[in-house]
Amino acid sequence: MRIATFNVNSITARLPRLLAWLESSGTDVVCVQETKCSEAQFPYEQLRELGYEAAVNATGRWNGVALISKVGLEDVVRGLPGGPEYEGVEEPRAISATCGGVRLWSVYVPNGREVEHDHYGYKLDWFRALTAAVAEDAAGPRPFAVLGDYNVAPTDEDVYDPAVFAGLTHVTPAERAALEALRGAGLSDVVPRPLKYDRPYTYWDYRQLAFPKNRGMRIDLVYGNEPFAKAVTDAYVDREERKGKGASDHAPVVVDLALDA
DNA sequence: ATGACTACCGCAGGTAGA
Repeated sequence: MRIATFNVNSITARLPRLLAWLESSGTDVVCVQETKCSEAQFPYEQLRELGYEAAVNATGRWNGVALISKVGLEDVVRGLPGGPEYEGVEEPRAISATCGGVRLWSVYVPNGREVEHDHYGYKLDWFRALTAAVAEDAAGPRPFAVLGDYNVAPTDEDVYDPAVFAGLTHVTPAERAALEALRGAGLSDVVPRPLKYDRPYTYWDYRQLAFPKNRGMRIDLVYGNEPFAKAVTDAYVDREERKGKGASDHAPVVVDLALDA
């Protein structure tokens, strides 16, 4: 089974490329972030024509997550149970379901904006709620993974130049400690292969030729429990999908699993 | 190369991304 996580930066803007990529890559399940649409605007029909069903948690122009699967989509849970609100709103940043026997979450962790900003505290609170919400499945016997845009680079190796990020969100000790807590719950970082260069970046800013210069970050992560990690046969960043006209600023992370019958 | 982002909402430019 081939699964993936992909921050599409608007599923409406990305739809032609997303549909072509689903077909060419043979992806069975993709965890999508930043749909940037309402549920009514979600392209269910175009996906259905390719054999995919979708579960969506989206409310409008910001955020939004989905699970798109052609191997089943059962026991859907929208949102992060016990998660914090931001400015009185429960934002659409999580959805989970069982696809082909694997329990999967698609998450879009809050950005944090600046270390002094309320959004940063919200981000850390969101991580705490996520860790609590996944603890039981993380420790369980069923293959389980949380995939998505974590908005944290796990180590200094995961940014093109640590000096550029000094004092900024995405690299602070508290954010990295939040990832460590998630690992403490029984999940491990499934690190993908880069298909070019030496580091598996997943995001490159649109500006200043960041992609051709490979000024990237690894912030789209796959955190799986032990049964999941044992089933992984390959993982890679599909950087081809970051190229050319109409690309997202993120590339998909693809994971191949060999599951028992 | 004296410049070098994209998307949303909505009709200008503010907000957001990381």
